[in-house]
Amino acid sequence: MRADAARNLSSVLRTGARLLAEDPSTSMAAIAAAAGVDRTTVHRRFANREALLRAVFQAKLDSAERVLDEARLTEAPVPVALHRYLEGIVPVSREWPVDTRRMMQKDPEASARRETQSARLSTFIQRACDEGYLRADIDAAWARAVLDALVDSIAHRFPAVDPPQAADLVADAFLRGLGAT
Amino acid sequence: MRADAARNLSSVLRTGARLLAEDPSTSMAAIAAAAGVDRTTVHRRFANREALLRAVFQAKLDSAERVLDEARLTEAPVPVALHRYLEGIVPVSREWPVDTRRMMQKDPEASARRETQSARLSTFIQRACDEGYLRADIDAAWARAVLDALVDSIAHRFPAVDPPQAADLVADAFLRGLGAT
DNA sequence: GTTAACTGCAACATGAATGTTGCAGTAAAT
DNA sequence: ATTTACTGCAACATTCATGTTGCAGTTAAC
Repeated sequence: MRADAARNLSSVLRTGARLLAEDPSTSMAAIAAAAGVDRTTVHRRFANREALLRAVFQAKLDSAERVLDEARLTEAPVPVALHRYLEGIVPVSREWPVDTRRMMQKDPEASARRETQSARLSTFIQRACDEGYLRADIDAAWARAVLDALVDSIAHRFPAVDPPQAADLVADAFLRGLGAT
Repeated sequence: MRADAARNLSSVLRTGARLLAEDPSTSMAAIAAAAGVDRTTVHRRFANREALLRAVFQAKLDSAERVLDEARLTEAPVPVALHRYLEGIVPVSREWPVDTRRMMQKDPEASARRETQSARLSTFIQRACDEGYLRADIDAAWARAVLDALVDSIAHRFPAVDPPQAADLVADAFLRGLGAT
């Protein structure tokens, strides 16, 4: 039954993430129904609504952390690390479409982890600036925001674009823009 | 009293938009309190929660429509129209930060208006493609999504940047990208 | 000054979401 | 075969948001 339990739990998390992304006020009952389990079963696993949300956040943060690790943001050449990050983060963003910036406000632990991950990416952007991969007049915070926005856009508004192609599009738009020369 | 009524109503709409953007499940009571009016007063003006949301959407759509009109997207030169659109839409996005794409699902009338406005912008993007302002290999839908993402980003993550500067930053990132040549 | 329109306040009814518990059934582990 | 760990189901209590109504006070208009 351990296997079943783990499967159902992860099913609840994934289903919950999907529904909560569409409508953050989705009821536990709706999530349980969509995941194919009874409402009380969900309550037995997660003490309350917040605990379920925390679990979803944690799952997303775990996935994102793995992507950041594997992208080797501090060691690899900037273009390589950027592409690897993008290719990894797009599926994460799609699988856990919850808006972390908004929904994790009331979860200090998750917020802290998110901050840490955010800082890693900002450091990478700063390195890209320092090494001359970005125009000198570009504000690093703005660059960071643009990258996030492009990732969200390709991940959720173009679900059919596969991760490698998504990485190409985002990196291209980020570095070169869309304008004709 | 007409003046007071109009003032309070608009205050409720603006306050509601702000709170609902942060948390779409914000209660009517919270909105009323933040707007400085009694809960029952809100209920007297808006038959139910949906009616309040509809009013917020309508206010946003009205503002956005004015911006689209004044940008002269079909007549003015592409760079001019783009800049004028950006400078106008940023304050609108800030004043009515509700996510229209998500929250207007259950309001067919608002959805229709939104579609119409969206189509106007897409047509403009297509014109930019046709007139050679965008690279030939760029998908118009992707260009459109990028523009939206940049606008949202500058509007909400950089509230201190004033509209003209915001328009510069977005247009620059959109057309030229952030990368060094 | 009287009327009309509005407001806040209190009280109420209703429904929905949350969270709990007891019970019976089932499938794996021992 | 028995124990263990689950599950679904039904029933329940509680809390909260929603929406309504009556009443008294205030302000603008006539």
